[in-house]
Amino acid sequence: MSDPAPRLDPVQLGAYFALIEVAGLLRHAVEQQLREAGNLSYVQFQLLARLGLDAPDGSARMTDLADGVVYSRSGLTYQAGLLEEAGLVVRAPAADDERGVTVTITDAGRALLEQVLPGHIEVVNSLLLQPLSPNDVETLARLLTPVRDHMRSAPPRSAAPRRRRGRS
Amino acid sequence: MSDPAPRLDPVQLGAYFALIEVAGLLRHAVEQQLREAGNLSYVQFQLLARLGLDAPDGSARMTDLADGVVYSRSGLTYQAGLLEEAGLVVRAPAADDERGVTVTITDAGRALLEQVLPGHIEVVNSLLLQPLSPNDVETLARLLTPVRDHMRSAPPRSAAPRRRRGRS
DNA sequence: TAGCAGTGCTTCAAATCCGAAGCAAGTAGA
DNA sequence: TCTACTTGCTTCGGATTTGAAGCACTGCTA
Repeated sequence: MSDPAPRLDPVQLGAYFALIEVAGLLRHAVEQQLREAGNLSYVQFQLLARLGLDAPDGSARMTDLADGVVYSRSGLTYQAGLLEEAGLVVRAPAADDERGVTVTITDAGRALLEQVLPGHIEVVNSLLLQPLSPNDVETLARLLTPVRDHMRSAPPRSAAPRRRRGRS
Repeated sequence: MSDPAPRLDPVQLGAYFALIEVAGLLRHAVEQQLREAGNLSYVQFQLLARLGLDAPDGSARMTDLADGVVYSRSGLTYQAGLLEEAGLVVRAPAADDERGVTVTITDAGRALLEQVLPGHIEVVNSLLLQPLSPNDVETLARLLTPVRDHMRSAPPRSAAPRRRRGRS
């Protein structure tokens, strides 16, 4: 009974809702562009981008990929399967750990990534960046980066070992 | 076109990726809380919130809801069906337009919304707002709001209204 | 070495999601 | 009024997503 008034300022609410909606709309638009340009889903693009742009040798373990992209393990397996079927990546058992799987981008994967990237960037530019000044963009990055780090470190699951719910 | 090499600054990329990841993680966390607190999906919660908090008389047309929430029409039909089945909303033909459908939140829906809201706000607070100063939050809202408006007004996805019959 | 818990990924069944097609009601132009 | 087009929503089929359960390999401990 002593719950402090769980309220949010209009400003806080505005930031929260705007964030969710902007991300949703942006993701939607990008997803459509990717579908048309290279028949890729957003997740597939993220995986290719992570392998082709971030990873130095073009490969990474499944778990690292799943952590980078906000995604379930089983979903990652599914998408990696699709990508492999399309010849864009290759899966092989990890060298040092036999139960791990290393995903590696192929030349075809890199080619598709290059093919899709310009349109992708254009969408991001025209939708997200255009109404912002360069200074605004920098501010946005400076504000969101610590939030991301905070979220990454926050335990999403075992955060509430407080009450028990009898329903399942 | 005249875009030579559409590249993005590291800063721009950082803002873009941080935005997507923050929204994804936040949505994930919120979704989990809502599922536990009231067995609601995020979309269902958004619909209830829009009806119970924003709408003056607790009702809205399907299309307005779909526009507010970033969602497909058919998905909205599905979710509205689930909500109606659970007794949280009621659907009825619109008064002025016979083909429209008006969705109205029920008392049970309002009750569930109240029940779920505190935890929801707590999650948003602890994940999104905590690492930001009040001033930061205000800045964030000020930056994102025009972006949202810009995206709403220029969606290329609905640029092609509907295909003619017999043409392909 | 055996036993056992932990980790990494996949499989499985079920839920959810979307686009296209379809249906019904409104609207404009003859 | 009639006809064609538009709009609002639902239905349908198929693709995607998820948590739980399962399988295989590691690492720890005795």
